[in-house]
Formats: sequence, structure tokens, C-alpha cells
Amino acid sequence: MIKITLPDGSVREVETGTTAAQIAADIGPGLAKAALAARIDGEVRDIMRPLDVDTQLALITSRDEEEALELARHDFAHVLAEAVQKLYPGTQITFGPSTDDGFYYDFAPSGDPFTDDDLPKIEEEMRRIIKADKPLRREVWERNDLIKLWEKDGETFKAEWAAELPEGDEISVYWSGDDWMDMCRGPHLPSTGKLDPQAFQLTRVSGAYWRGDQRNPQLSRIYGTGWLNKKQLKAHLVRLEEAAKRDHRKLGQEMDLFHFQPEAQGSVFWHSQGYVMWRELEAYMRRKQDGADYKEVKTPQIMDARQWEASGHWGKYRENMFVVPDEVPSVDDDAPVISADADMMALKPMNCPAHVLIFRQGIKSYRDLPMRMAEFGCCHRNEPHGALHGLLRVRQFTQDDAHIFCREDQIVDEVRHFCDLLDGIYKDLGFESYAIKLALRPEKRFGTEEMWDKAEQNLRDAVHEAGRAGEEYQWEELPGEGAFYSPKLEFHLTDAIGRTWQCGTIQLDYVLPERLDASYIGEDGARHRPVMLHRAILGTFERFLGIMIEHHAGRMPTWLAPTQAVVATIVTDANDYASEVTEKLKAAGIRVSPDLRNEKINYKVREHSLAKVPNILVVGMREAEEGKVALRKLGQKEQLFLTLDEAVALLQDEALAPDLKETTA
RNA sequence: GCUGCUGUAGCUCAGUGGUAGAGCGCGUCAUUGGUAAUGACGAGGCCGGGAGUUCAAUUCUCCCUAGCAGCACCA
Repeated sequence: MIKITLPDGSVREVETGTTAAQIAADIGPGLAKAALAARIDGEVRDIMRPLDVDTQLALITSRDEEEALELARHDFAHVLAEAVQKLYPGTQITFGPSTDDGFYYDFAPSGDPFTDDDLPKIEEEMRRIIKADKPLRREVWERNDLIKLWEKDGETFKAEWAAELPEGDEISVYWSGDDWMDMCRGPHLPSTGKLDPQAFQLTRVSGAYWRGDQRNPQLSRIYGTGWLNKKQLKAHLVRLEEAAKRDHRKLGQEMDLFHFQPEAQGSVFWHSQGYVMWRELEAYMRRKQDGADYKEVKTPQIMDARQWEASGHWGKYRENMFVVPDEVPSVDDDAPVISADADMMALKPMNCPAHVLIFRQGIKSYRDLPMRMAEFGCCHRNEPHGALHGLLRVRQFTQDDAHIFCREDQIVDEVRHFCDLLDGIYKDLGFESYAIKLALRPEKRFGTEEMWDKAEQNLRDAVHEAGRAGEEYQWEELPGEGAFYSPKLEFHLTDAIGRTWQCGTIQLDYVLPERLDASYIGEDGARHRPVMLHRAILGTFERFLGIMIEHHAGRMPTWLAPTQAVVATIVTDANDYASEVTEKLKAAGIRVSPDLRNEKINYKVREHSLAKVPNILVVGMREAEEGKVALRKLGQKEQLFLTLDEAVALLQDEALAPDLKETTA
């Protein structure tokens, strides 16, 4: 007999080998039906797994949503694999986990990879397996027996996987009925019938490398989204639609903000409406950085390759650099355009080496430190074609870059100072929550182990001292994620629909000052090596504006809105007055345009609302006679009747950038 | 870079082995209308580029190119 303690504290004595399912049945038929799995001493286990020692037991039902979803998605993945092997004999199975919204499974097809056209048939087969309510049975195998089985079945990927598990280990497999089996740690639901056949959808196919490594064979991955019931699935599909509506690429076209075209793939053509947003954001950042004692500089776009060799970029990063020959191209049709021994230059992929060159001009004293050198630096990186994505991943971009040259004993203060600056800016820009991560040394790196130890510890200390190493910043350390020359702090924003974006970063670098021989004269009269903090808050203007557009779903706060107000007439007799209103708003610094077209007011309101103009000032004869305007705010039906002066004052205040508002308040 | 899908009017998309169609937008005319689409008429296309099959290719095949989704990459 063993003792089972339930969540309410009650204890039951049962036979050794009793399952959680039997206990559930004992408690009541309702629970027996609802129970999906068991939490045994804190760990989720199969409900059919026999209990053989005294345990704390809690039964998991669909009310324990997080665990239930995880179980269901994992089971969907197995059902997917079973269905695929049934429909496409000879397909090898590999690996199929749950994801944030569903599941996937990677297959090695015997012929061509799967396509979208295969999905409906597979879904149908999955539903059949679910409806058959096949029991899912756990079985323990000895490792070598299992490897032999996989090899016999031609499952080479599974065999490889099993062979890497420790020798002599017992490995669990799960049977679906008696005719299909996969190696799996579990846990699983008791049977396929616990899944809702209407709660999943196969969404897409893609290629994926075996074990995530480009050098390995490419497998065919099938993705699905999976939920506990149809309602959840539907809600998720609606969320996807909402997210698609705020896609910055779509809004960028609709709002006439920017475009891309093949002649400059991965580089943005900013239209005037979009560039207004850029200019406002840049002006704001410039005010904030000037206020924080940064000194702004501007450095060359193209530098000699030897400079990039010295900085180390030529060796490690050349494949991503745009290289330019320093030579007049040949005009002779038969000759190569560029000779083989041309001197090479490169477009800067980053600003730091140029900033070190400025630092090195003249002799620097310890009194000059910390020196905060900022640049809105335009960089080029030759990103792989498949990586490009709207404004979020581009080949030409402008960073809000700065490098802080300082002494080691100033690092913690400078990092803390930076955290405060960043915090204020994110809040000003409408992002209330963000996470902080410390990315530790990568495999490919410069510098000594001691240097990395020191650099990592400094950043860790700074965040702790800034009081930001806590839960509210989801503080964590990420091994292997650092830059090749330094560890870095990463700042991840959360947007309006809960997605996260890494924007801000600060990196502590001992390597580059050494390589490029930067030094200052200390109090002791000797030469010393400064450390260099690389930092950005927005990251790049392109990407950050993309994130802002999605965050606000195109309805930008008035200070950033390309057009802040439209003056729309109801009848042409009000045109003169509308022009007067427009002029007055313009004189007050508002970005306003008149709409005097011979169209109905309904049409104009609709059009400017769709264009996401935050203020529509409607004027007809009534307003013209009384010297008033009817102000309609975007998204609201009610309107304000204001005198012209009141309207000017209101819009002027609304159009102030957040930092300017603070000082006037 | 890898896998799959896609490329037709300014935009969103139909369609066909015999060189094209809708809605919106645009232009002209009429309409002067109080808060999310007034009506009529009209102008727009080398059907992404190249090669092949065919009497004939926007349509079928191959290559290239760009975009999209994912993978890998992101100093």
C-alpha cells in the first residue's frame, strides 16, 4: 500500500501500482473524464503511469490551461507524425515539439518536401486518428534495442538521436494504439480522443535543418496551431488577423510612408509622410542625448579596407560587408571592369572604428573621460536575402549609436546612467514594459578569458546596482549570445499586442581600444587603455519606426503623426474660412492640410480616418460665421465645438514631443 | 544562403493555349451635400525577365529575379 496526498490535504491509501486515472475514477466519474494528466510531486506525468511510492498528487484538467495546452500540442505533434507516416510511407520521423501557439514536426520525406496542398489531406487523417480515440501507451526500452529497431525501420534520424543518449539508459516510447510508435520523453494524454478534432489547424510547411544546423540535411517541417477547443482556435485566428492588419509593411503602403523596390532591395525609400516621423524621432533623440552630455559627431561612409582589418571586422565580418574598389572602372569592353589588384574600401557596417579614430585625435586626459560620442550613423550590412523583412531587417540603416570611452571604475556609473536614459525614452515613446538580458561570451570571440570574466561581471554588477536585475525586467543571462568582441546587455520592448523586440543594447568592450590603440593619460602621467561602451537605445531608426507603426497600429501619437490635422470643408462657400484656419494652424507649427475638394463630408471624414489623421477639423457655414471649428478626434464620433484660438492651443499642446511637454508642464 | 509558395492596371485580386477583366484609386462632367463611400462617363496593362515546347504562350516546362512564410544568419 502507498499513501497518496491530494491537493486538499486528504490522504488516500491505495495499492502499489495504482494509476492516477484509477484515483480520479475513485473520486468521481466527472473528474475521471476531465483528467488529462497528473502532477506527481510537482512533475507532470501520464495519468496511466502506475504509482509505486508515497506521493503528492494533483490531477490536471483543461482548467490547468498552461499544462493542458502543452500536453495537447505535444499530442497534436504526435498525431501529425502518425498521420504523415500513414499517408506517405517511407517518410522518416525526426522531432516534433510544441510551440507558443501550437506545434510542428520535422520529417525527412522519401521524395519531394511537403507543400501546402498536402495539408488538408493530412488534417483529415489527423482527425480520423483523434476520433478513433487510440490509447497512448508508455513503454520503456533499452537503448540498444531501440537503436536496432529504428535502424531496421529505416529511421536513421531517430537512430542517430537515440545513439547519442547515454549508453545503458532506458528510453520511453509511446504507442498510439498498437500500430504506431515514437520515441518520446512524454508526458502524453491517455488517448488521442482527448484532443478536440476542431481545435487545430495545419498552417504551413517550411524547410528546417536537422538539429538546427545549416550543415545538416534540410528536413520538411509542418507547422500547426493547436488549442483545447474550437473557441480558442478561433480566437487565435482572429488575433493573427489583427496582427496582420497592423503589419508595418501594409500600413507603410496605405499611409504612403515608404516603399521598397528590387533596385535597392533591403533599403528603404522614405516618402515625405514617413520621413516626417523619422525627423521628429531623430530631433527628440538628439534633444535627449544632448541633455545627457553626449557629443554628436559624423564620420565617413566608406573607409579603407586596412582600417577594417585593424578593427578585426575584415576577418570576422567581411562576408556581410559591401566592398568598394578604390579604382576608376575600366571603360574597355574586353577588360575586367575592376583589376584584380585594386585597393579595397568598404561601406561601414558600424561606426565604432571611426569613433575610435576621433578619440585618437590629440592626446586625451583622464579628465576627458567619460567621453560620450554619439552619431546617427548610416551603416550598410549585406544581410542574407532570406533575412530581409520590411523595416525590421534592412541592408542600409541608421543607428542611434554612441560610444562611451571611460575608465574601468566608471563603467558601473555609465551603464546605470544609460539604463536611466533608456528607461525615460521608452516610456516617452509609449512602451511601458521591457526586459533586460545579459548576453554572455559566444564561441567565436576575441580576447582572453579573464577579460570576458571581468566584462561580464561589470555589466552584471551595473544592472544590479541600477536596481533593474529583478522580476519586473525579466532579468536573465543568455550564454553564448554575446558579440564577438564583448558581452552585452539587451533591452527587449513589449508592444501593444504582447510581442517583444530587442532594441536597446549596451556592450562593454576591452578589445577594440586595444586593437586600435586608443589611450589616455592618467593621473599618474602614464598611458592607459580606456574601455569602450557601445550602446544604442532605438537600435536603428528603420526598425524602431517599424515597431512604432505596429505598436500604434498606424495611429501615431500626434507629435509623430505625418499629418496632424486636416481642415475639411462641407461646402465651397466655407473655403476661404478653411484656408484661414489652415494658415493659422500652420503658423502655430501644426502639420495641417486643407481638404477643399468638392466631396461630401462623409467621404472626407472616412478618407482621413482611414489615413489615420488624428484630428479632423470640419468647417461649414456655421463655423465660418461664428469663427469656430468642429473638431473630430480620430476614432471618436463626438466632436468638440471650439473657437479657432482654442483649437490652435489644444492642437499645439497635443503636438508637442513628450520631452517638451514635461518642461512646459 | 536553404525549403515551399507567389509575381496580371497605382492598390487588392479574378481569369484564359488564340495577347485580358472587376472593385478601389485616378481624370472629366454633373452634384454644394453637416461627420466613415453621390452619380455618370473616361483613361490606365511588354500578364516580373530570359529560354524552350507549340501553328499560337500571360496560361505548359526550365532558368533567372523579386516578394511572402519558415529555417539558418543578425558582429
